[in-house]
Amino acid sequence: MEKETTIYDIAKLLNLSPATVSRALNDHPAINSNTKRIITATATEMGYRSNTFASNLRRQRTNTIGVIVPRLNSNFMSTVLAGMEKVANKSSYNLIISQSLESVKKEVANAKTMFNSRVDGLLVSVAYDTEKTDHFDAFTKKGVPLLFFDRVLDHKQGTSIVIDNVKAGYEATAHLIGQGCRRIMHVTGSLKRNVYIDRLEGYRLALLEAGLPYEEELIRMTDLSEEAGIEAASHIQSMAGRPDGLFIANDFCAVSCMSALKRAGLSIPSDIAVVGFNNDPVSTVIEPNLTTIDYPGEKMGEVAAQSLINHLNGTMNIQTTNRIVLHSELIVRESSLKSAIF
Amino acid sequence: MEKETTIYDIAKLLNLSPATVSRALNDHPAINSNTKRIITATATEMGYRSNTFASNLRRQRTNTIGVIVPRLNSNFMSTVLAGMEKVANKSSYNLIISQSLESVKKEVANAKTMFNSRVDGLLVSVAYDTEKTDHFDAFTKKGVPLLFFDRVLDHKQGTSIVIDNVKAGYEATAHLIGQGCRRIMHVTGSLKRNVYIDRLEGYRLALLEAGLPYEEELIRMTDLSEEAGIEAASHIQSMAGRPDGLFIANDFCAVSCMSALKRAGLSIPSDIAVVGFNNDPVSTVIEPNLTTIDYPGEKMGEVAAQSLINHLNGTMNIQTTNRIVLHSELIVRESSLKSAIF
DNA sequence: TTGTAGGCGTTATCAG
DNA sequence: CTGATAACGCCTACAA
Repeated sequence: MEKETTIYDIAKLLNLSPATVSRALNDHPAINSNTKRIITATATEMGYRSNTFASNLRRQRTNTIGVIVPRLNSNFMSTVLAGMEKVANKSSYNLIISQSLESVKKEVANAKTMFNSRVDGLLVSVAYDTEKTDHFDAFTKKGVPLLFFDRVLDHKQGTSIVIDNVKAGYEATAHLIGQGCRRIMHVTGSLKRNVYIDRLEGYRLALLEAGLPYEEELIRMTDLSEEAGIEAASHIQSMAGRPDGLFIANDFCAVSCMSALKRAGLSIPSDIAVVGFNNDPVSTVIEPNLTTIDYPGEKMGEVAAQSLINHLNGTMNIQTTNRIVLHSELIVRESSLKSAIF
Repeated sequence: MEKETTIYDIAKLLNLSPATVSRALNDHPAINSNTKRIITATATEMGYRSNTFASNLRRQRTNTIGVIVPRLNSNFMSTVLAGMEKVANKSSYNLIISQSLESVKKEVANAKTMFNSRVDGLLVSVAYDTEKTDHFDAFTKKGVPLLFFDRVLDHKQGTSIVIDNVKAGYEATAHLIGQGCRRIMHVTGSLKRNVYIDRLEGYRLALLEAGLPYEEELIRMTDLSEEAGIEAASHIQSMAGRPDGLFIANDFCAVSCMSALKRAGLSIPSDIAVVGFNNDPVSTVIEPNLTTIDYPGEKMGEVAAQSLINHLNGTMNIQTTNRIVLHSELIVRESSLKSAIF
């Protein structure tokens, strides 16, 4: 375990002052380009690596971005994170990632940790049951930029990156109606979350436009888990007026529901047409392939990280833009095609 | 943007020395418990948060663990990461995560960044084509513990966490043989990686034991992507002596291959029995459900992180244990059951 | 273009 | 049990 070389060591060796070395290493304009060359050369030769803490301590910034997500291990989220990592890495920012596991309590704890780690900025997608935004106030109070993505909150100072969930929900439902469905069930998540309430709103609008009634009993709030899909399926079987269309706000749940319906002898789409959400890889594995909304996860991660970084570098002000909407799209597959026009 | 409170502010207010405040805040045993109480109370009241950099600078450690993975957005990896995050969070370590995107070049760059970030330890699963281990030498030279998981390297000082891939490969193959398969094709990844070469070895052993010939033409090295599965399927159809069994080293690839085979009119398992690897959620979506090897991703992440942390805390020495093997298990489903004994 | 000097906030050592 | 003091390594006024 050798000792670390510091700018002092380099300075001593070259008979220069540490200040000059520091400046040279940071490519300061006021340093003779020749001295610069010599300094950087000996620096690498001596195996010098800049001490981030000393630098951070001095500069009061960390080059670190905090990320809080509900879960790491969902296809969507890991794709988002992949996008963020790409961008952050390119701009030499580090990512500190933590998961709330869908619990506000843990989200609050995570926020606190991030705060103490003094992240330069924070990217958040909130948990299932988060309602208040207090735990993020500390950040805005200290001027740490806050950016919500996908599951966003109405925070006075937070910018958000989303897709148009109303439109997506509308398209999904309108498509089912276009296929002749008249009783469409909607399986969704917590209506505290924009993503779900907005999709529901889109659903409602589509029904309204088509002159179809909005019935409470056709709306199921669940946690959109695998089990929820199975339960939804058995509920459907027990219903008096069985729905002929099904719009589930998450592919993974939709797929488990479809499997259960098929096991129960229903045929898709003829008995019941199904549309999911996310364009998860499983949607092309299930048979019939699942119609869904394509959701730009990686792009969302990239945009979120890039916006934050631009803001931090002063290239762009996030506080002025307070909402960025990404494009999403209905992808029609067999699970919803009643009219067999291929 | 208010000014930060420091231990000096607290000290001044309470007429104590900063040293005492520091000790109290760190729960030092030699401090009067009453003084401690008062100090912590006013600290929270003043909105004090410890400055990690100052602390790190002083202590020469970061409480940060670096993680380098091939990709963030695979079901397996994100599950591993979820496990790591849980453990790290509990022990108040931060995780800095980066992905190599299966390229050595990026892996080297990531390692460098991690090194400069002065992570306390490093968890690595190597890229598709990594061969040399030089880029990790800097860590061991500085005494930074290095732990490989899943895709490991033979590094003199690195500990590794794996499953017994030989055994798993053996079981998968032996199971197919037990179902009456006599020509078993094996689709695998880069043989530079322990996970794939070991599974191949297991495959070989099972054939050997059953007195079946090992044929080069039945081995396909691919990148195990979705496309690779489709190509494998079309290759199978073009073969003179069509295989009656198929062992694919990755569920995702296996599933796409199965779909393609089915589209081509082959029936599974009667024409060809299939076994995958990973127990990915898709394995229970595809029809018939895919027989696979259950692979403890979350556990692997937990064990990896915990071992590293224990080592860092001096609770356990990683250098002495240089290999931890987790349990894996064959899960039999319909894709491989030729004999219909359910 | 380069050097001097002070401080960022903590903690470890030594002394009381 | 508490205090004084000196680092940790870097950056930046200010001075030369």
